[in-house]
Amino acid sequence: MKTQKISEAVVRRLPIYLRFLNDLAMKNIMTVSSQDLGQKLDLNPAQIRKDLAYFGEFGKKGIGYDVAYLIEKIRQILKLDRHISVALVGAGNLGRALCNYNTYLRNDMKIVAVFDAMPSKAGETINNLTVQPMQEMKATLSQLGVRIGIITVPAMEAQNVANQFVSCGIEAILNFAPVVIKVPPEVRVHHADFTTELQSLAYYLD
Amino acid sequence: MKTQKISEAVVRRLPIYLRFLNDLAMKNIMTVSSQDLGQKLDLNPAQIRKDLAYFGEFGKKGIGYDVAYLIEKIRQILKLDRHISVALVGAGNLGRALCNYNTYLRNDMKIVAVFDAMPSKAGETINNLTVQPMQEMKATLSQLGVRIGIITVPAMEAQNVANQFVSCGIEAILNFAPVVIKVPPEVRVHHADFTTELQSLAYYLD
DNA sequence: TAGATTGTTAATCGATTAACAATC
DNA sequence: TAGATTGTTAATCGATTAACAATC
Repeated sequence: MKTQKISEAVVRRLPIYLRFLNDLAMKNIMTVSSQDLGQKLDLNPAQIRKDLAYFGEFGKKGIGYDVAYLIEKIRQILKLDRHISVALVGAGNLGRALCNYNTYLRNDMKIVAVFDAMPSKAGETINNLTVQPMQEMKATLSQLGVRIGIITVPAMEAQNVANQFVSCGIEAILNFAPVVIKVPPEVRVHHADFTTELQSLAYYLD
Repeated sequence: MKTQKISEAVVRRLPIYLRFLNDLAMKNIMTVSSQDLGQKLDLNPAQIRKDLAYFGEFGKKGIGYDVAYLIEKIRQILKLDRHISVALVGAGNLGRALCNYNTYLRNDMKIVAVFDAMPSKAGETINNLTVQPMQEMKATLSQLGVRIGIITVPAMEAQNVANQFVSCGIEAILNFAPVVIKVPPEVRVHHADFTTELQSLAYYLD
């Protein structure tokens, strides 16, 4: 693995490759070409080859990529070869919905703790997880070794939750609240906001 | 408004500008500079000016942008100055959660119909909406003038739902299912997938 | 007038695509 | 060997940023 700066666009495509490769593996398909991948994922084959080549030579000329081997490699690249613990703050509808993806995330990632600022929510159960009050966050996160945080609270509270995550040593945040949150540069934030997504779609209506 | 092809990146930022401008308006702030906006939204001021300049001259040199006027203009650009009806298929946890954003979307967009393939779900109520069986989709969508569709079904059913949306004349789709769906070129698809989002975050852990 | 800030051009930077030698 | 497909370089395309004249 070279020490070159990999663009965000590349990193965002890797999980998409991985997901499709897993599908192929389930169908007992052993080998796949960049051509196949590109067609199924609506991407340029050259782009797929280039993306993968940033990290090593995973294919065989004239043959394509070995599905199982490529899965293994992408999981390594994305650090999904170890278990990663995730915490979620905001036990509302969206938070509950996301907790149900735990099964989908297989072994690699799992939401292992849920918090909510409303004392009345504490003690509720979501998918085998007990909602905890915010005061317990620091202790719980360090005990469980949580590295990624998810924010599903209302916009007004999001920055505050982000600050708490940061002070607990969280390394990356996925923010669903409809507001831009600020964190120190060493913490990675992705915004996943349903409302802006929907509004940008409207632009493309005739 | 010029007839130039506007990049996707620009269109995705417009709703973020709009959201922040609405915040300013609520605080009775009348004017804002690209400098201010850039600082609050973590964007380069030159980029913000350029984004807006694609659509017209909305600012005043030496002064900045009039908040109310800019809101009006961006709403026009995004076609949010008229009402847009949205339908959702998949009345699971995530679908239910998204329906609760209706209040957040103000007047401009609204989820007006919910469908589910499981007959047992039909008749359930979510946020004043009654879940309908798939057979009623065509009639309901044309009756309500629905133009955008949201998919919150399991991956396996997503393509099938997309096909039905397309045959009902839907113009844009927001897909939450963890699979790449294919549609004719005149239909716009955005993918909003929680699992790939989370997996790409893992890459940035040390 | 002096200071501030836009709109826009030019410069830079980065990402995608095409092309092809290498090779299975 | 002939056909297929990679890895990689070069060409293209596009997006971001800097700089500054225009002007409020």
